[in-house]
Amino acid sequence: MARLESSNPALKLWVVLARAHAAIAHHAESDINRHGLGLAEFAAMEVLYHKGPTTLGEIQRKILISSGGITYVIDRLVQKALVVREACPSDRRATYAKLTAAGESLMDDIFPAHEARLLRALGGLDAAEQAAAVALLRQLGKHAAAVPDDGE
Amino acid sequence: MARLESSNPALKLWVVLARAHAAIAHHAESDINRHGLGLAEFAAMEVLYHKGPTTLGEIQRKILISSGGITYVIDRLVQKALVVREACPSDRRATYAKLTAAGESLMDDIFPAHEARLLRALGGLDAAEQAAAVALLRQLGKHAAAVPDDGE
DNA sequence: TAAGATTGATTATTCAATCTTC
DNA sequence: GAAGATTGAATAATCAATCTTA
Repeated sequence: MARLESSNPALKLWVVLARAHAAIAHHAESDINRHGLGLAEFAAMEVLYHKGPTTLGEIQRKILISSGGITYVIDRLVQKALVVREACPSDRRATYAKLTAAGESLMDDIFPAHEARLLRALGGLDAAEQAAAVALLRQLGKHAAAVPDDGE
Repeated sequence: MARLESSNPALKLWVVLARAHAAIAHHAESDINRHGLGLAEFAAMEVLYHKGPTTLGEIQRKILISSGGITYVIDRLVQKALVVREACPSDRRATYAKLTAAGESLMDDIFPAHEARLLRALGGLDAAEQAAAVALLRQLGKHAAAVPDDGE
């Protein structure tokens, strides 16, 4: 969703951040959709692909989705036989999700091209500029996350 | 939605961009929700607030929503008596949306605080850093938007 | 009582198809 | 035929309430 029409010059940063995010997210999403997956489904699978079996709650926090949402996403992945649920022996409230062989192999298939596509989308900056942008965005994000929430 | 677990160092930029965006969007959204509006509704009103009467199609393109979505958003704003539709005399296919007096006055009420909250969220960078970030993000976004779409 | 997960209801959003006007 | 807007169906996501176990 977008954005402030920059009356205030400092808000320009928010506008341009939102636009850059949207443009890159568009590439991520359009690539993922080609494989019949939604962004949230892919994000969940990616966690499992890189971290191995993970509790639903942990995936939820990582991909910034609601509590009901993670159940729904995992349900769909289970239906597609890409993921299975597994009981957690040490805490019977918790449930692990883990990739099936099919899920693993799907990620093997699509992840490299996905990564390449993102790198192409990010290619507007050279390595030095990327490093500078990372430093600035990290600082920006860290501060924003720390600012108290006023409304809640 | 989030994100790549950075196997590739260059993808770090995407991760950190997504996180910063999410953190700031959270502030925008939580502020707006307090006033009973969704992000899309606010975005549409903001266009009208700053540009005056605007066709639905133009709002749609500006706030990056689907064609059906803009009809839905404007419908809700009309129900809340914040916006009215108005026929376009020169092109009878088109419809303008414009703020009602109530809509205008609501924006007068909430916009300054909204702006202030965003500025606080963006306060992790000083003016010079913000300017540098704007330049980098503009370049990044412009390139990403120009990269062809592969999938479509 | 709190944490993890699920459910049911509701809302937001897209998509494809359609209608009207250009 | 194409552009602007709307509709209806389908999907994605949230939220509040609930159940179970810690």
